[in-house]
Amino acid sequence: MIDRTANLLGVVGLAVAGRIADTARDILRHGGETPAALVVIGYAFGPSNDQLRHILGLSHPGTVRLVDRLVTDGLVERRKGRDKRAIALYLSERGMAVREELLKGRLAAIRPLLTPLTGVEQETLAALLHKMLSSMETTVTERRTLCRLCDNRICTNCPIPADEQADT
Amino acid sequence: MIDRTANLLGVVGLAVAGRIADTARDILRHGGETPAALVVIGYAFGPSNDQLRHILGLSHPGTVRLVDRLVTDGLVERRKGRDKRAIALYLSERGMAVREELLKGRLAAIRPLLTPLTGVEQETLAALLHKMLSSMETTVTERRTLCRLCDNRICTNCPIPADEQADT
DNA sequence: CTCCAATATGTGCGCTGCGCACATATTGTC
DNA sequence: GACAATATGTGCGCAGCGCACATATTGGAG
Repeated sequence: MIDRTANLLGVVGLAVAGRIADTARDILRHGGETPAALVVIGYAFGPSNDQLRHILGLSHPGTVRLVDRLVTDGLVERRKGRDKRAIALYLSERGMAVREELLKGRLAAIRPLLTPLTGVEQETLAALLHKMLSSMETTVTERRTLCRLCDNRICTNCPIPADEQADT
Repeated sequence: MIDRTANLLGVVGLAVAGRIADTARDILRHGGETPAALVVIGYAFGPSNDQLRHILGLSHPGTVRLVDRLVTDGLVERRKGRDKRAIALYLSERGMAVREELLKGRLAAIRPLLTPLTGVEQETLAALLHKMLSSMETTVTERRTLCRLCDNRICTNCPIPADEQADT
């Protein structure tokens, strides 16, 4: 019966990801990994282009162009990194505001799916999802990838904490 | 606490959709809604271009080009529809074989996420997902959209049956 | 200290998937 | 029998992304 569950999870997963992507596109006017980039940069550890690239799972040039878009939109700034070659990415004021919208919009997009469940059922679901995520064997970067759209103020008791400063 | 659950669901949804998309791309060498199109056409009700377009949520020209790709690859045939203007889409032999791979690959991509759960937990999760889906108010077309990648042989007791012949 | 591989970013170019505006063919309807 | 509605196909361009290449900085081997 695992496959019946898998099929249902596939449907819900598709629905969730679709809703998130649609909402993000409405807010940001960009799709693909661009919304995720804004959230990741907003964690305020001043990631380099290369760190961002690994988290988003993009090619290096793709990441450069993605950052170009965000800079053009006035949401992100390229500052000096620890090297003269590296850069450090930070959000502008507007970038932070838009990031907030993205995080709020994401939760708002998912919430309607949960409202049919009772409080207890929601807790049960959370526990199951938590177990699934905590059982995944992941590197620090993979965890950041999974959490690339998360609101870490909401995610108490994160099952896959990527908070530790990455081993780069 | 609904938002904590929503956040976890967002992570799992993103992971599930990503794994499905990656697997489908490996098999089909096409991304976007192209894999879904192959599955939908394979339900063998001979959909028209226009029916397909609504299920996939694409523009009309986008759907034409999508079908072009599948025809070029020898996976889909354009046959005569009920009108002289309409066409009816059917899978070729190879198309059916590739569709099988897509369905199998999708389940294989999701399954690892569920293996950490016990049998009982999987049942519980299935019940919760089932309730979430069956509580969504949807039209027939929206249901087909949600199920556009489903393996309907696996999905016994489908929470959002779209089996009834659509009201077009 | 000099040379060179490794690191890190940026560019030229093209591809895929898609939408808009438009063209064309068939159908039903007044 | 003319005309709106239906259904498909085309020209064109855009967004997001990857490959190959160019450039700048750094660390290390000799």
